[in-house]
Amino acid sequence: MTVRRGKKRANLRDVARAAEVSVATVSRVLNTPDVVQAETRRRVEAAMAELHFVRSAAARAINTGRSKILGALIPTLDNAIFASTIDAIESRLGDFGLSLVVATTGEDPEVEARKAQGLLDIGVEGLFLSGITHHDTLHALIEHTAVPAVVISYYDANYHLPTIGYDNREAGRIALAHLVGLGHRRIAVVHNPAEHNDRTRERLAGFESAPADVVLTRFESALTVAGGARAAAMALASGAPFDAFLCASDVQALGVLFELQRAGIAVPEAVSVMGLHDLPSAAVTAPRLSTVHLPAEEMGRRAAEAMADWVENEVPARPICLPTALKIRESTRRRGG
Amino acid sequence: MTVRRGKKRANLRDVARAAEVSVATVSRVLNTPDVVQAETRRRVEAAMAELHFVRSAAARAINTGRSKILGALIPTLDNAIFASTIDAIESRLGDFGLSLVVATTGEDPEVEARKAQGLLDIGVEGLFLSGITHHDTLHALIEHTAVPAVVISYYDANYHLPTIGYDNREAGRIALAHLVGLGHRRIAVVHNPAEHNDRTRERLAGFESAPADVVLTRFESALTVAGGARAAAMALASGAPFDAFLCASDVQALGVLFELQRAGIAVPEAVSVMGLHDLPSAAVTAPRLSTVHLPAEEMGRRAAEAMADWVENEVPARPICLPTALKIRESTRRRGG
DNA sequence: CTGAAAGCGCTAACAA
DNA sequence: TTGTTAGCGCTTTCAG
Repeated sequence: MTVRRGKKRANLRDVARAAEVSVATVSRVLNTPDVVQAETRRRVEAAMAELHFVRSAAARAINTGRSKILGALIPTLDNAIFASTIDAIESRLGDFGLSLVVATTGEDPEVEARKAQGLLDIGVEGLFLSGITHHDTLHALIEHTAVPAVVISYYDANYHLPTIGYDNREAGRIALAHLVGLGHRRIAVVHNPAEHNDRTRERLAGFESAPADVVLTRFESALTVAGGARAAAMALASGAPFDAFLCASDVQALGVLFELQRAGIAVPEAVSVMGLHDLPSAAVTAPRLSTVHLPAEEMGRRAAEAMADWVENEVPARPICLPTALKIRESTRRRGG
Repeated sequence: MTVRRGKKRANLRDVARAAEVSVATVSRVLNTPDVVQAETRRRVEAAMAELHFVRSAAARAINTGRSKILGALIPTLDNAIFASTIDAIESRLGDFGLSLVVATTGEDPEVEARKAQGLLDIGVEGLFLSGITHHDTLHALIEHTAVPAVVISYYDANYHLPTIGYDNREAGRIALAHLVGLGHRRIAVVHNPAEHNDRTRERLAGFESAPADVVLTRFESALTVAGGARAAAMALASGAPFDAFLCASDVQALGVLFELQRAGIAVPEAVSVMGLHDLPSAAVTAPRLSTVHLPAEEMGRRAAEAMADWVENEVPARPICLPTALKIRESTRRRGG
């Protein structure tokens, strides 16, 4: 028995009856209005309005095979890092009449696989994934269902799924090079756990491009402002003298900035701090944060466009590598300068 | 003609054929497994696995009248304020087998109404709204479709929709009282545009509870860290001497903190800074931010539970007022103390 | 415990 | 331009 709450909804047949036309005609004014005579259409529209007709998405989906819903699997929403990308995806998708349901994975591949199944269960037509590290089950699922899937926040033209993102390793290299170019040799690297996070892994790999006389010391902690602060505290407590802090993400860099200020260490006079991402707030910290810009918004937009083209016109997405850019602001300075 | 990409998906009938049972039996192992004989069930499950069967959400929805999808309309995702609430909603909803699609409105009632229509079009069973200020069209839509809707981030037991949130005015009062209790009399109020934002309006109303000898000067700017910084710069540029900055939101308070540091004004020695929200990062700023805690996560959880109960058991949500709490940290201090 | 069959609301041939 | 009708994939009586 169909569950009904309140006054039952009007359906196509009800509208057809009220407008004294066939259901096909009603369907037409819904889908191809221009093919219906103006007067007829007017009557139908009046009937729809009066009955507060809302077409059943399910019924349409079952006929067209299209749900018009896409799914995104992201580590977390509770963090500025993905927010703007998701925001951009959602908003661009809207231009194509597509909706987005987002599922958070907490960076756990198993949870991710489970949530992916859940998304497919509710009928999403395509999936946005973060990075290229996934559970086998997810890969199998994508293969079997042949569901369009695009990877964001990462670029690897050879990956078996199209990646639309940026070169994290290169971004890491740029950040490191900036610091090295400034004469810094003893660098504290602040990063989040890389175990299930290939973006972080790549950035760290980029950091490793350092010349032999540069010594990098890693401090790992959570991908939060508090995590960054904790890592900085650890670095300070280690007693080792550092010229600079190189952060794998702006979020952590904010924490580093706060902790250094708390410790009375002047940035950039005593130590430089380098971020990576260029969050909106990076431009207004004190001092303003030098960082590497990651085109999060454009990435979201491009990913949405590619996905729309895929589900609407069956043209599979192709890899896109977006450029990153060094943003030199105030938190970095020549050593001893 | 049904659109099919790649190898066509197996359906119930295919599974039934493979397992040599009827479609009804397959449907049963899907929905009421315990009513099917163990051996039969095993055969069916094997067939489903082999065919990589994924049931059609649309077909189920059309029969049960349930899409298992809910919609959330929020101003923006690109801001820590809503992220943790949405995160909590999504995660709690998951426990009930419900999904969430989020739509951002940019704080524009018209956009909100349009997106609400879009959500209904894709078949959401319920709506989460932010605050009580909405376009008439939206109100009408909710009334006509009788779709379950709950308001979050706001509390008003008399509103025509159930509100699950906190008392913004009271939170504002608490923040103001803290500052006044510390002896501050010349207070710069930093806030975002309140035109379409009733939460902000209420908080400002709470600020107005100040005694007669307290003078409040308002500085309005965007609800971002940069906006907060800009507001602080304006306050400083005004030349007026302030004892304290009272911010309608932590996000802006962060900007204020940065701007004051940039201006070389010591917090809390020279001026106190008070936030409102208690974002995770508020506890690690330098100095740590005094603020009023808003139970964003619990609110999300409770709203999700209420909504689940509504759509699953038809019990309408009831208003819930969650307590706020003063968090005294380091950014506020007795005047001249 | 299992099967047959009638829909759910809509789309899309095909006819008229 | 409009109507008739056969499904889409699944759930759910109702029989057996």
